[in-house]
Amino acid sequence: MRDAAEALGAKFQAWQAAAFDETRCPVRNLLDRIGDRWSTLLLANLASGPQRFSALARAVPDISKRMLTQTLRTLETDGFVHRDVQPTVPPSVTYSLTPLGRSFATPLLGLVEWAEANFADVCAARARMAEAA
Amino acid sequence: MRDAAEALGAKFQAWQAAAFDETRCPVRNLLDRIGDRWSTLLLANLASGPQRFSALARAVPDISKRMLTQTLRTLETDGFVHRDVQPTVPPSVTYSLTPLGRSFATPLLGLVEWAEANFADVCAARARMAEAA
DNA sequence: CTGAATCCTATGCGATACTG
DNA sequence: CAGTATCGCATAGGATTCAG
Repeated sequence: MRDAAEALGAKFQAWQAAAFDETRCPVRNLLDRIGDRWSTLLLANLASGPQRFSALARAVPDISKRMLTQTLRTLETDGFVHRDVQPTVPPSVTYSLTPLGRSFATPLLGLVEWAEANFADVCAARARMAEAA
Repeated sequence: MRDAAEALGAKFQAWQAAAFDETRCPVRNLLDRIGDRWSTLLLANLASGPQRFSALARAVPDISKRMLTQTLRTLETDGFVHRDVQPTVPPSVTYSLTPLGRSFATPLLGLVEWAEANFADVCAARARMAEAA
């Protein structure tokens, strides 16, 4: 197969010739959603199984309740997670990945693995630039 | 091989037990950088070959000069792109992917392909939620 | 042509307090 | 427990102008 960079480049050249409208471009649309600080973290945590609201809050200690709710709502409307409310007292709400959400684990895992493998190189590059300045 | 969601979940469970410090977590660090509106777009455009500043500005019509410069600088300090300045008059600056930047094309392509393949499903989910409200 | 500098606005996000 | 409502700040990022 061709080099990934070539394939990626070709793809974008084809796009910008035709429809580069940000509302229609799937990639820009996706990145505008899951490109925030929390979406990917929550998806990664939900990948290990359904979790309750408070469990997610503990798993991602530095998220506020506000952002946890908001991010989960966005992920729900985009079809990544399913929200299951048990009408008990006190209420119990369980979040889980939908099939769509699970399928997203594949590209996300690719990103995570790249980050792990190349983080040292990125840090080295930063150190070089810092020293040059 | 195991399911990607399982692998992703296991990875994050192992992490949050140990070092979930955002300054050290490679994934959070990476996403804080290329999770913005422009980084991935520029990387994708550079994937098709070296480009000059003005060519990139044309390729991504809705980026301001300010953000184009700033984003390219960040990508440069992180070792994704190389900046080649020709000291002519007027100056000519060419940006190209480093080997690190090229290697990132692989996971990015995975993300792009997922977005293309599943965008319709995401839109359908949004439509369902909009109608339910 | 490739920026740097300045100004301004929009909004992401945290903190806190309240509710069923 | 699982939110909602309100406030306020810090930052992303556009528009414009200046410079080498």
